[in-house]
Amino acid sequence: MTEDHGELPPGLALSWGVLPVQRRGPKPALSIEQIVATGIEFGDRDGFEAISLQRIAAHLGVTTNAMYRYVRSKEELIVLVNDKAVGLPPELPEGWRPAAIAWVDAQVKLYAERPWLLDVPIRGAPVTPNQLRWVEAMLTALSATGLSQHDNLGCLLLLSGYVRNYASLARQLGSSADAPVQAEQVGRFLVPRLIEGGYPTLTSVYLNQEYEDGLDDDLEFGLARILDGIDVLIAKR
Amino acid sequence: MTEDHGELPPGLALSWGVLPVQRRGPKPALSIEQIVATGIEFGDRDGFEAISLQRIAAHLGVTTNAMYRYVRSKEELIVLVNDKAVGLPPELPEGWRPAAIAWVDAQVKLYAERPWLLDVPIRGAPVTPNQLRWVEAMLTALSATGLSQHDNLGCLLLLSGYVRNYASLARQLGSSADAPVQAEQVGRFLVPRLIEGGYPTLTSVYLNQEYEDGLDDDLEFGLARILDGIDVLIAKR
DNA sequence: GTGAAAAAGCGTAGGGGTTGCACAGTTTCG
DNA sequence: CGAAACTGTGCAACCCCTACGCTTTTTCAC
Repeated sequence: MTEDHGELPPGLALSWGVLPVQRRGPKPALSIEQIVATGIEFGDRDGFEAISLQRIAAHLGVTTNAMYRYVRSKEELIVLVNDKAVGLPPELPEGWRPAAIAWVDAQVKLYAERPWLLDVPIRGAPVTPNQLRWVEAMLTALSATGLSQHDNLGCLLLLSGYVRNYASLARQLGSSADAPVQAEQVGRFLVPRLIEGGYPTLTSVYLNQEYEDGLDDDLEFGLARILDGIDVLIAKR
Repeated sequence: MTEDHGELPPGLALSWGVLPVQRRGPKPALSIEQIVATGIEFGDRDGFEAISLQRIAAHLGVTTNAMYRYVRSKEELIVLVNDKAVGLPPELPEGWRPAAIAWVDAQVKLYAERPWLLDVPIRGAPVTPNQLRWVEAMLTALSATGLSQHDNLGCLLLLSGYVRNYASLARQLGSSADAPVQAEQVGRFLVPRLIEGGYPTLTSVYLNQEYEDGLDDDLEFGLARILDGIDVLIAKR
């Protein structure tokens, strides 16, 4: 009955709570939950870079190497931390369009709270439990459109990519209070070169100072484009 | 006449060819061009991780520290390598829609040739010359839509985000010849847990094996959605 | 119970990587 | 012809991840 899952991607088994059975030897001083929780703590406080086996080990009063009794590699740790940190999706409202908006908003909020999630490298299609909860939620909402499953997957990809992109842009523009100062300095440097270098459209964008305003509008804008596009598809089929 | 650009983001000045003037002392043994070219070489051969000051220095027959005479930090190097590697955009056809498709295709091709570009962390809005060439090209194409500059920027963000996302998905699915084997193993592990864990929609997706087929179709699919969405907007205004 | 097996944790070690500082050599300006 | 400025180098510190071997602890089997 002991399943033999051979070579699974790092973190897959652990994220689903499948631990290697142990029979003899001292009880582990730590638990995976503890380790993962510490990782999240560090991420929240000091960013993605701060999530290191070394630091976690030190914080838990253990040597770095002891970590490798629990986790096969740093990558595995990251996968676990990531899945735990994304948490569960919210309840979505009725109707695919409101649902999509709510889903996107929730992710934007999540990324705003834990910007370091954007630094987690994407290794493959989502396979961990919480990530799949999000996928499941949106997919069931989309099933009301009457589109094929394949189309729904395409829409999902579209939406999740959009959120991620928006969030990562919002982060870098929003953070650092000196952003406006910096931006102005960059503009002073850039504009003459744009003019001389043959970037007419960009020059006018810069001169109209279109680069700065309303990021919230942008979220809504792009999302509206995507949803309208999906609507067109629905009408077509 | 010597401009004093104070604190500019790393790589900005250098990417535009503004070098700190030198008046005395030995001539540099290396040039920035050489260093950047070596970086690209390593990236192409062994991926993003392989781009390190240490390796480049060794390859050029210099100590690691000598690099810091040319580049203020690794981050600066990465910015330069990135801009050089993205190169120039292609000539775009007439009409905003064909232009957008060509632009997207070109980027997909670029990311297929240099997948490691997807690993370059995005630090901020594009400011380096080649990156801005791409922006400029798409922006001028979009100006034919009659939308506002602000709307055009939103569309651009939408498109570039979409490409990036698609490319990063395509990479991880396409690479590694054992991907199908791996995928099957993952499926065997995952499906029972999806059934038990309350993921009905995903379960059916997995059982229908929707997860595997045509990635090329997906590119076209999402792009069509976005362009349709933009079309709706144009009609509305 | 008691001994052996298994597993945990530690120490040591090594291999990468980025960066700072003091030093010696080279070029060019005054 | 100095002296200033800038070069590359060596040394060193500091992170990070990971492998190996050893000691200690626990538990199973007898």
